[in-house]
Amino acid sequence: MGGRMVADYRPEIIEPKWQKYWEEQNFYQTDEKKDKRYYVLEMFPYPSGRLHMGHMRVYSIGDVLARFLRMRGYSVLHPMGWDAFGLPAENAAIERRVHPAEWTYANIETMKKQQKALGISYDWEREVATCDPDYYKWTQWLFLLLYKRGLAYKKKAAVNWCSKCETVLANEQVEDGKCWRCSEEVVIKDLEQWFFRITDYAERLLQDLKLLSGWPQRVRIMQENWIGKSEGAQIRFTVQNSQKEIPVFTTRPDTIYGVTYMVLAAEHPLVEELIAGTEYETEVRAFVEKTRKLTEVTRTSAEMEKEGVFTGAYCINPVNGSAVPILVGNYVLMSYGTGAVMGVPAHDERDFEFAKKYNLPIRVVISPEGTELKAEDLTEAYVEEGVLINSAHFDGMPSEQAKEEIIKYLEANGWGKKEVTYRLRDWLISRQRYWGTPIPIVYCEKCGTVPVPEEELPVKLPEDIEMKEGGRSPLAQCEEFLATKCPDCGGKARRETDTMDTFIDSSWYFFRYADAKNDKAPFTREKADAWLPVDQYIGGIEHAILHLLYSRFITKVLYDAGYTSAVEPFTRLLAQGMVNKDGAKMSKSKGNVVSPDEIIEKYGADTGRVFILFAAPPEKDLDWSDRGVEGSYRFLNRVWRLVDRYAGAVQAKSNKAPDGEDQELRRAFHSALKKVTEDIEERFNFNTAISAIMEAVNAAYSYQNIKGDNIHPGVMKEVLELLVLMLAPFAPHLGEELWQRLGHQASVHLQSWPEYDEKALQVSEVEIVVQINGKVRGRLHVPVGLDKDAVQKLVLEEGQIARHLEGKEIVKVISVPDKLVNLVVR
RNA sequence: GCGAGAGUGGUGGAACGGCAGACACGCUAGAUUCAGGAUCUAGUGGGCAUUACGCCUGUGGGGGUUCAAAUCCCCCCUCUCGCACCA
Repeated sequence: MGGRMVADYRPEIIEPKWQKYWEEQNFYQTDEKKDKRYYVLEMFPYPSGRLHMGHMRVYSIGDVLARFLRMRGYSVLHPMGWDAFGLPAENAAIERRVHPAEWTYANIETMKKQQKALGISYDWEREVATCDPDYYKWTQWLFLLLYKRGLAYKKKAAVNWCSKCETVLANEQVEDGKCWRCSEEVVIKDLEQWFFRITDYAERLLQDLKLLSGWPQRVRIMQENWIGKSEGAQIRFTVQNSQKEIPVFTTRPDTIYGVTYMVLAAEHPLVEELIAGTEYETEVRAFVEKTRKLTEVTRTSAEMEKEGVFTGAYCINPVNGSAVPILVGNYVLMSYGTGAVMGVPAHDERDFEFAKKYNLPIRVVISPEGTELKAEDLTEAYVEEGVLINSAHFDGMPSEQAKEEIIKYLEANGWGKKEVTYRLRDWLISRQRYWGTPIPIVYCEKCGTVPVPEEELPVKLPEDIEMKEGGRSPLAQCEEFLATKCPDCGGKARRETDTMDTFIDSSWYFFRYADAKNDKAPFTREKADAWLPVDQYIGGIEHAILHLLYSRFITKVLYDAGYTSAVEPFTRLLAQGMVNKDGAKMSKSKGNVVSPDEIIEKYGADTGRVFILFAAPPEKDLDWSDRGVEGSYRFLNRVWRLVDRYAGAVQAKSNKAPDGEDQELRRAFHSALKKVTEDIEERFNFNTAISAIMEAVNAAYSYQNIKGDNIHPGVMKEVLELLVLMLAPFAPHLGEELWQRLGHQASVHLQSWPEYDEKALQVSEVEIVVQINGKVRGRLHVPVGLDKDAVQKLVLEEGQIARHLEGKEIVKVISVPDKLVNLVVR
C-alpha cells in the first residue's frame, strides 16, 4: 500500500453510527405515496428471549428484498411485530416468578434491539404485539365476526389434550400423536370446547390453492393432503329386523356388490344398541373398552394389528338384499366419514387382511379386462380399476363408469347419495390457559351464551393473577374476571375462561400492519386494499399447514364479510431453509449453537448478513461455517480497501478516453449489475448475486494491479458507485459509509437502483469453443458476430484442429454463433 | 406404502441442452513480515504425461434421445421432508 495511511473497516463503529442515523430520521417509515407498492413480510417471531440464526436468516432475506424494491421505486411496507401470547411466558412466570407480560415485554425489548443491530429496515411505527389489548381487542372482534357468521360454535367433542401444557390442542397441532410444542403424548378427552368452522371453507381452501402459483409446490401439496378431499358415496345399510340404518362412506361405490361384512368404530353410537341384552354384550364391551384406551397414534398406525369382534347383528346390503355380519373393529375411526365401513375384502387391502384373519367371505366384483379373478386365488386385494362382475345388471361395465352409474342407481332408489368428505376437521380454538386472548363470551343464567358486545371490547386479561404449577387455568380461578353482568339482561353472568389458540392472533396480523394504529376498527378496507395481499411472505416450512392454512381461512372470512378484497393473504411464499451446523440442527444440547450476537460482535451485522445469504440459496438448508463467515468478512474488507484507496482520486476531472483496461473494468461491473438485478428480482438467488459482486471486485483488483494510481478517475468513480449501490441492500451499513466517502450527502438507500449499460457489455472479440465429435479440441478468438462460414474457415486453418482431422471426413458442422463450432467427423 | 425434493471436487455451492466445478472455504507455493497474523500473486476434480495451454476420465448407478446431456426420457439405488389403516 506504499506507506499510505489506510483507515480500517470498523463495523463496530460504523454500524451503530448508521443505525442511530436511521433511527433519528425515522428512516424506514412507510412511504404511502407511490402507486407501485410492495408488501414484504417475514413471519413475526415468538418473543422467546433472543434471536437465533433462523431469525437472522429470514430477516436478512426480507431486508435485501425490501431495500432492493425501494431502490426500484416501490413504496414498500416492511413491518415487524410479535406473536406474543403463548405458553412459554406462563412457564417462565411459574419458574421465575415474573408476570407473563413482564417476561414477554422484556424479551421483545431484547429482540427488537437485536433486529436493529442487524440493520433491518422495519417501519417500527407499525409494530404490533398480539398480547397488547389494543391488538387483542381486534382478535376478539374477529371472534365475534365469526360467531355472527355462524363460524364459531361450542360443542362437546373428543379432543386432543396435552397434560403437560394442560390444555387442548387443534388437530393440526398434534404431530405424530404428540404435542407440537412440548412433545408430550396427547390423550383424548371429551370436553365442551369452542371451534371455528373451517370445514365450511374446505372446498375453497382446496380450490384456491390453484391461485397460489407463487408458493412452493410442496407447501401446496401438504395443504391439499391436509384438507384431504375424497369423492364417493354415502350408502345406507339397514340393520336386519330393525328400522336402524348404518350409513357408510365409500370412495368405491362400484364395489358395492362385493360387500361381505360391515365394521363399526368402537365409538359408534349404534354399537351399544346392537349388543344390549345379547350374548355378545360382554365380549364386545370389553373390546370397545380396550380399543378406546389406545391413543390415536397407536390406533392409526399402519402397523397396528387389525382386530375386530362380531356384534351378533346383521345388516342388509341395499342393492342385493344380502345380509352381512356387523363387527366392531379397531381400524375404523369415528372421526372420519360416518364411523362405519363396508367391508369389500376383494378390493381393499385393509378389508382383505381383516377378512383373511377372521375368515370372512371374499367376493370378487371387479376383474381386469378379459380375465376373471377367483376369490380363492387372491393373495392380495385387487384395488385397480377393471370391469364389473357378479354385480347384477352392472356386469361388464368399466369400474370408472360404474362409480357414477351405481351412485345414480342408489339415489334413484333412495339408498344413498353422492358424497364428498374431507379429512380437515373444524379448528378447535379453546385453550385452558391464561396468556392468550380471552374469548369474548359470557354465560348468563337466563340468556345462556351471550357474545360480549363490540363496544365493550376488549375483554381484558386480569393483571393481578397468581400463576401456579398444575391445576386449572388462572382465569377460571379469578373471581374478579369471572363475575360479570349479562350484556343482554344485566343479570348475573360468568365469563368464558378459555382463551383463544394463539394461531388466531397470527392469522390476521398482516392486515393490522396496513392500519396498525386504528382504534376504531381492526383496519379499514381502504388501507387493507392498498397493501394486501402480502406480495412476498417469508418464513419457515414448519408453518406449511398450521399458520398458513389458518391465515388463508381467516382471510376468506374477512373477504366474505366485505373487509378486504384479498381472497388469499400471501401471493408469493418463500419457505426458507434451516440453519444447521456440522450437518445438524443447532441446539444447546449439541453445543453447536452460534448466536447472531456473537457474529455481530466479532464481524459486524453486514458480514453476518452477507454470509448467511451467500452460503446457500434461501430455500435450501444452510450449514453454518465459521470459516465461511471469515470469507465474507474478508470480502467486505476488500471492498472497503478498494473504495478507501480511490475515494479521493475519483473526484479528479479527466478528459482521457477510456483504454482497453478501463473498458474491461466497466464491462465487469455492468455485467455484475445485470446478474445481480436478475438474481434478486427473478429468482431470489442472493448467493449468486453476491458471487457476481465478488467477481466484479476481483476484476477491480486486477485493474488496480495493472494501473496502480494511474487509474481513469471517471471509470473508477462509475464502478465504485455501482459497487456500493449493488452492495447496499446486502450490507446496508457499509453501503451508507462508503457512499458517503464517495462524496455523497443523501443516503445510499434513497438512490435508484442503477441500470446497466448495454453498450458496456459489448465485446469486440469472443472465444469460440471448437469441438470435434462433441469433445473440446480448441478455442478460437474471433470478432463478435462473425458469420458461420468465416468461422468455419478459421477453424479449419487452426493447427490444433487440423491435427485431429487428419484422415477423417467432415460429415456435418454445427455452429452456434459467437459460442461454439462442433465438427462431426468420421 | 404414498407424495414431494435432492444426489456435482476435501467443503459450501455454480452452470438458457453448448467449455462441468463460477464464487467462496480449505490446501500448496511465492511476495511482504524479525516472526505470527493480515494482505497480495499464482496454482488447486481425478489419472497419465510434462516434447507440448497434450491425452484419458469425471456430475449416485444403468440404459436411451441428441452433433452435443449435470441438464430431457425410462429403470434402479441412496438421502431428506411431508402424509400414512382416511374407508
